[in-house]
Amino acid sequence: MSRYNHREVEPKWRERWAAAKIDRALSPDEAKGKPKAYILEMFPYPSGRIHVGHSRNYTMGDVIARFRRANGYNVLHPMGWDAFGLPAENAAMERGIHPKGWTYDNIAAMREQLKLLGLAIDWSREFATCDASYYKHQQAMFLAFWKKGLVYRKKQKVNWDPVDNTVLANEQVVDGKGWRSGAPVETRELEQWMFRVTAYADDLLAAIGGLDKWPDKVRLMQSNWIGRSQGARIWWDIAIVPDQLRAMSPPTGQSHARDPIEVFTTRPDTLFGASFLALAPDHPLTKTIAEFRPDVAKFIADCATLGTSEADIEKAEKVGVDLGIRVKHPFDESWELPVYAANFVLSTYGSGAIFGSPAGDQRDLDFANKYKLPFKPVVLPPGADAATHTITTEAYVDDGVIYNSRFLDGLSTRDAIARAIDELVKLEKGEATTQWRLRDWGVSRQRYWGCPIPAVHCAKCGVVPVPEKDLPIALPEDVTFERDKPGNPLDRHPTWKHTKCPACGSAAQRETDTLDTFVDSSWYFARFTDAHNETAPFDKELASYWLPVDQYVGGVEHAVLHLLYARFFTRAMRDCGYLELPGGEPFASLFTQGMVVHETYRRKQRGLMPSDVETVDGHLVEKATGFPVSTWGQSQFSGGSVIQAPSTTYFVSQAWLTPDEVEIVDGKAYERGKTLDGERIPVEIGPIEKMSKSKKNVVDLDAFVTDFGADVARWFVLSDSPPERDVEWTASGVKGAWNFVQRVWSLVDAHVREYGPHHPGRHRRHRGLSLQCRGGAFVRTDQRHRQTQRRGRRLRVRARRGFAHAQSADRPVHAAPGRGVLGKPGRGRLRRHRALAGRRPCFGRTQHRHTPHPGERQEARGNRGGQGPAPEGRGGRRPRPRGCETLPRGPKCPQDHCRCRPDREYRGELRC
RNA sequence: GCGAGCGUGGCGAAACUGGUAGACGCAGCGGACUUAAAAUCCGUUCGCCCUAAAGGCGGUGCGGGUUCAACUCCCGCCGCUCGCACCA
Repeated sequence: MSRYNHREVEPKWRERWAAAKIDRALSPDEAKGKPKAYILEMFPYPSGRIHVGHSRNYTMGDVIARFRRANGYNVLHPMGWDAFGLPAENAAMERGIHPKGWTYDNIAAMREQLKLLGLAIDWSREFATCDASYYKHQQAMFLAFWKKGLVYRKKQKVNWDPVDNTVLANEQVVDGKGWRSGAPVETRELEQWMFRVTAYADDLLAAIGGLDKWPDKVRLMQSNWIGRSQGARIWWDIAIVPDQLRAMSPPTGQSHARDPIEVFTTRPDTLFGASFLALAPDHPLTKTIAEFRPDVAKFIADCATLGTSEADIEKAEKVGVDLGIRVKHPFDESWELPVYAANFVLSTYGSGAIFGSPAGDQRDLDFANKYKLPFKPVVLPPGADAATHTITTEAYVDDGVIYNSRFLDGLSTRDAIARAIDELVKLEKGEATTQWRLRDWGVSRQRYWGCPIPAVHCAKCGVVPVPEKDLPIALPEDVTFERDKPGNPLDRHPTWKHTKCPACGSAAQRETDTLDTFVDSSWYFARFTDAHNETAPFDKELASYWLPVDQYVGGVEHAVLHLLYARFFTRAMRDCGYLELPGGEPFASLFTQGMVVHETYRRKQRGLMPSDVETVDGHLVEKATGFPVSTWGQSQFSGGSVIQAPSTTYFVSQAWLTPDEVEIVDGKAYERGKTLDGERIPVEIGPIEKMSKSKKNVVDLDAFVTDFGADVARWFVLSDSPPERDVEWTASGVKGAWNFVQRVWSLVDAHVREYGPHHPGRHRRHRGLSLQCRGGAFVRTDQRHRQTQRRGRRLRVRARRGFAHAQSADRPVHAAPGRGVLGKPGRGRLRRHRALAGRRPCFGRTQHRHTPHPGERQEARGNRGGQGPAPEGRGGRRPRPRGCETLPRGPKCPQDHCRCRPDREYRGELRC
């Protein structure tokens, strides 16, 4: 019997598949009515090399793509590269190479690695987002969006790293500090390019309801992110104003300093419980007042320095400052309320101002208690007594009956909201409105390695779009990256940014900001439908044929941003005439897969004697092991006193080790092949984490495929855990996958030896598995496999979303190795058989308390004796006493003490 | 703080509408084959007690409840993971 030799078999089939171009997606004409299936995994960033952790994502998509094709679909399964981004610039800075070279080198290496995995990918459609042939169309689309009013410029607060001189994304700010420079991040107001995502807020939210093949979790996260709240906008007239303000010019956005203050609320029913107004620290009116009130100015400054880090917000006390303004209550001209600036009011939500209704909101209550502001409860909880109900330190935020509220008294919360809004409209003091948490998308990045924004700044004409015929605006390649010259290399390029104004022809400057790389990934799935189109981003017909993506596979980390942006883009593209896509949804079905995780290994820090250290090639290393050695300065101080003699301290510093550098003996980790004084050197085993370069807990794909083959890698990452959960890469797991692959080979090999390669209809049994040769492929035909399939179907019905949905035909959801096929009966099954044979009561340990149904007892007795084969009882289908063999579940039998369950479509007729 | 999810052997896990908990796989253990190892094959694997053979008891994070019957439903805790985070 032969053994499976992946080194022979895998290259052979890779070559055959490539030569036969079996992975090529057919054009709609060629497809001749075949249904289409667009299978896509989130495309990778070319960071370097592929490790086995990456492979899970692509293998899942691959399985679905192959399955679809085998079922007669016209499959599109492409691959590309999300190739713009910061790491390329960092690599350039650290190693003095060009981002372009670094990126394309990585792409070449990773492409070869992916090919080793034997993925069924249509490589003819490959592209990278940093190809000018790609971003040229992106620039054209940007112009189209601009024309359509979906692009605009706005001064916006940004995270600014004062050391690197660049804007940082929110994710790049860690504990209020720049992730790379470590410098405290400042907020700056910068003119930013914006995408008007909010134009589609309503649709983006409503359409989530139709995404029934998306995980609930992702749908929920998107809903929360869009964050719709309904309520009212209320204008509060100013009653008293400080004299200084009277004389000043009006704040931004207002025609007059005494214009009413606009407030957003979801609870206009609590208006009669109002006790103050509060403005955000950076509300225009607060800023205006700060000009003559030093205490307010200081308050604003304090809020700006604090506040950013999340832990701070948790601890921060609610503080504020009285602005000296009084406003009139909309329902009562004579009722005046104070106006504060308060640190807990967000300038970015609503109008940046609130009215405080302390009894109904915890924050307002904390604030009112701190500043001794009077308030009264206006919502009576169900069952509470109006005479005794009081609020002291805990607000009542739920619904109830309104009281203490004049014309709203006695109404429910719901009715009172409607009534209050009616009244506000009548008085012209307010109106119903919808507020969104979603904000427009700032896409400017002060970076080199990104798509240039096709705009020109002209002194006379202002900001002018670049004419479409001048596209692409290509990135210049002769740029410098130096640590000591921070900022955007495009900005300091000697010639690139100087140009002529397309409108008036006078000297002008190019926009040097580039687009956020999320823009690149917001339409790549559409480009794959027509990847080499030179005149348009893609052909409208082709895109309409292929889109939406039938199955999208990727990590949850993109649950909000990427997926939301892509949903925005398809709508914007549709409205700009690029594409027809009913519903506007790019991804019909989404699956978020689990990560591949691995133990981490850490070399511990260890002090050394000077005699243990030597210098090799100018680097200090430990003599015995060759480990790099670090030093500490000449002395150490503690509280001003020298605690250590001034001498150099040598030590081996803490370092992450790759699994290759570690050997495991009896559950303990040691440095592989290294000893110190004849002893193995212990290594600390760290937490199990997602495979990543930084923690070095990666298993390189090349080496693994050489040793074990792609099949083992693919089988392992799919079978060890359910696809949506993390899978831990372990030696024993690899061994299991290896054994399984060998078993399948030996079975098929034996079959082929006996019958030859093509013997349709022939069966062969092996370890409980039977195979049938059908049309050159082997199909499992054994009974147990069919049960597994049934189970898969049940699981699909239950898990109505996600991966289960992807495999809408007959496949087990959880591809456990040999599930139900290669094994042998366990004890549970034997026990079950014994029970069925009547040697053991059916209901186990509960039988002594069990009151049997009349028909049941007879049947159990009749079964006694243990003769003959047991009925097929595997797979959880419980044997049931004959008398009740109609459906055991469903509505309860109305007859007293009967434990049977009538048919689900119960028609008033008992079956027992 | 709010929201979502989860908690079952040495490990990955299964258990449908409440109906024999631990299917299936991995690792392990015992055996066969072998000079030996690997591979393969056979057996075994939740814990405890008992037995000649049977068998019995306990067990799904903890404490209650509903039910003839609870991993499953309800109430209250504990723990973990993820998301949002002063959103008015």
